Amino acid sequence: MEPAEEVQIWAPILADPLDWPPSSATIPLPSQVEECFSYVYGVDGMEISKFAQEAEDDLGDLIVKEKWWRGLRGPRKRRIFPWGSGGMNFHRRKNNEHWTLDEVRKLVKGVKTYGVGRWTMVKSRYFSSSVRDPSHLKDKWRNLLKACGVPCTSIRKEKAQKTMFRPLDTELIEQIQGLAIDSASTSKIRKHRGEGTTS
DNA sequence: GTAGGGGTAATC
DNA sequence: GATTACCCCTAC
Repeated sequence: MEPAEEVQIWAPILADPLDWPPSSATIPLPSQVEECFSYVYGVDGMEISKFAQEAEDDLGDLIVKEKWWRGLRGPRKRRIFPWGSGGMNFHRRKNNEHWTLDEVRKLVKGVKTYGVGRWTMVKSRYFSSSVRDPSHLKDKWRNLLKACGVPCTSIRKEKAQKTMFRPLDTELIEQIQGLAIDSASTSKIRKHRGEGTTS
């Protein structure tokens, strides 16, 4: 695990969404690094020490590259005009948040439990207090399939993929791919039986 | 009412 | 040009 990689992973999380691109790159405190590691990898402080290559390695001493934010996707900013734009077709967007790793995990768990297409059930079980509605779950699943299932064929595409906030871990990608294959076969069976999607 | 698919804006 | 999140339309 390259230290520079880690910087690229947690740096956007530490960034102030209202200060993007950041006016200055700051070296976070070890406690902040620890907090971000536990957030990204779901590990506690004890396990974090395993990431250090040598005993003297201090995660807080990671060197932040100048303008490290270049090439990374910043928080989404959408211009919302109170008077609207584009005439009658303008609509306010309720939510502009990027999906967190935790949300993706919950989505995968939901699909695992209820199957692809049962978005209302996934919503009520795992996203009851979230702003994500069933269509958001559907859209995110579509994006995940696209992101996980399409092999990288060009340098440009590979570059673009690297700009994603937090790369998914291999286990999660395998789960998504597995569930996609399962859903394809079960939908065939459902169609054969004459069943529709219910919620 | 719900899900699928297309379209679009924002971001790089 | 590609990706992502959101919205709209349509079919069931």
